[in-house]
Amino acid sequence: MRVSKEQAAENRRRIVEVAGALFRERGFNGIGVADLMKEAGLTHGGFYGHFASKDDLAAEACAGAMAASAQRWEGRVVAGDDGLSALVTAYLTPAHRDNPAGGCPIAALGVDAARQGGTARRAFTAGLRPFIELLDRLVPGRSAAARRKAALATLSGMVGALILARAVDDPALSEEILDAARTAFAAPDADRA
Amino acid sequence: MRVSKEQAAENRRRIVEVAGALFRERGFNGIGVADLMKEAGLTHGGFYGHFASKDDLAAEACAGAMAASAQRWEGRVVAGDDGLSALVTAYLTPAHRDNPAGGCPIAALGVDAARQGGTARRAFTAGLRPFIELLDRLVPGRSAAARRKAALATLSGMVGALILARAVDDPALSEEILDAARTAFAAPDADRA
DNA sequence: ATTATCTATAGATCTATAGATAATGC
DNA sequence: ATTATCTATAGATCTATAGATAATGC
Repeated sequence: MRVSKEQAAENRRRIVEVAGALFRERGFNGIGVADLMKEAGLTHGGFYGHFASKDDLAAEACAGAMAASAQRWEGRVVAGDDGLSALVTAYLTPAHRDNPAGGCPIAALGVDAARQGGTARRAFTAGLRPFIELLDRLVPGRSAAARRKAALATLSGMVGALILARAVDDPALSEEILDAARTAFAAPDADRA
Repeated sequence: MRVSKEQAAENRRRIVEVAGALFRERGFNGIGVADLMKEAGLTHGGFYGHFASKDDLAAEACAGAMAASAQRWEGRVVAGDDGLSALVTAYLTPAHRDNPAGGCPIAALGVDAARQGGTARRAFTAGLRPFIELLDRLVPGRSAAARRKAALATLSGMVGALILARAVDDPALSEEILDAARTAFAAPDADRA
């Protein structure tokens, strides 16, 4: 039953990856350790060889999902000219709305992180900073202070719109929310903040 | 042990009220029926005389919290001149951030409603419309379509900012988020949308 | 007689641990 | 010999139900 050190490391990595997806989809309290391990192709009991507790995994999965998502943001920005517009437009799509497990962990885990507290909340906070800094470099604004404010407001708007678009039952309203947020946040008036 | 019809109705109302607060604070999966009933001053078994299931209560508690919150919004707007500014400023405060149980159910339950699906999600959607319509009457904009878009973007920004301000561990960053969103959404440029 | 609530419990699921197993790595 | 994983289980908690109790409402 024992596997190599490399395979064990790979198993651990896969547990964190699977947890990142399932926590985003169902919430920290919406999935148990047994189901999570089954999804990773391992048995329940094996979990505690890798992690001290479910809370431990929550923090690590949160950190991992945030880091991976921030990297995807960087990739999108480097690619094109109008970085902000490209980023916001790619973020506020029906495809992203319909894929919480593989999508933005800020929108999927923010409320859960606040409730969870402890190391998960700390990981969320640390993981959030690169997103803010990236937006800071993209938004227009006369002063550094104005750009910082615009970055925080833009991130709030993007995350809030995605959450609302996911929550509502009415497809037309959901599309409307995405569209309104694209208009407002993709090409903001430079004088706004 | 039996109580009057009036008392039973009052007990039911209190269960919904307590559930509204505890669901907002801990999430739909973060509190059980037994603890909920204890908080309402009743025993676990009594629950199923009032509701068919926990899902049933989730939908009713969501609807109730949304309706009560929308009424508070109306009250704030009628009071002052610059309705939008007053509303946004009152929403994005440390006091509101630190009181999810008594605060905005959109920010507290939106992610949960999306995951829960079914009647809870339906109740959330129905309960959301009055907020949108209220903002529609307050935001500036040249056309009805522009105002509608501005209303949806403003609501997204408010909700997203409150969620982020709650999630982060760093008090300074949390205040910064609230401040940035107040600046961006309380007095938006009329040309924005 | 009806019924709102209570006590007690069934059966499922949850986190976490103990001890066995078997393959790796010295 | 060490250790990654497995099986099995403890003990807590979860939703939901059954049946008893006692006060209301006819």
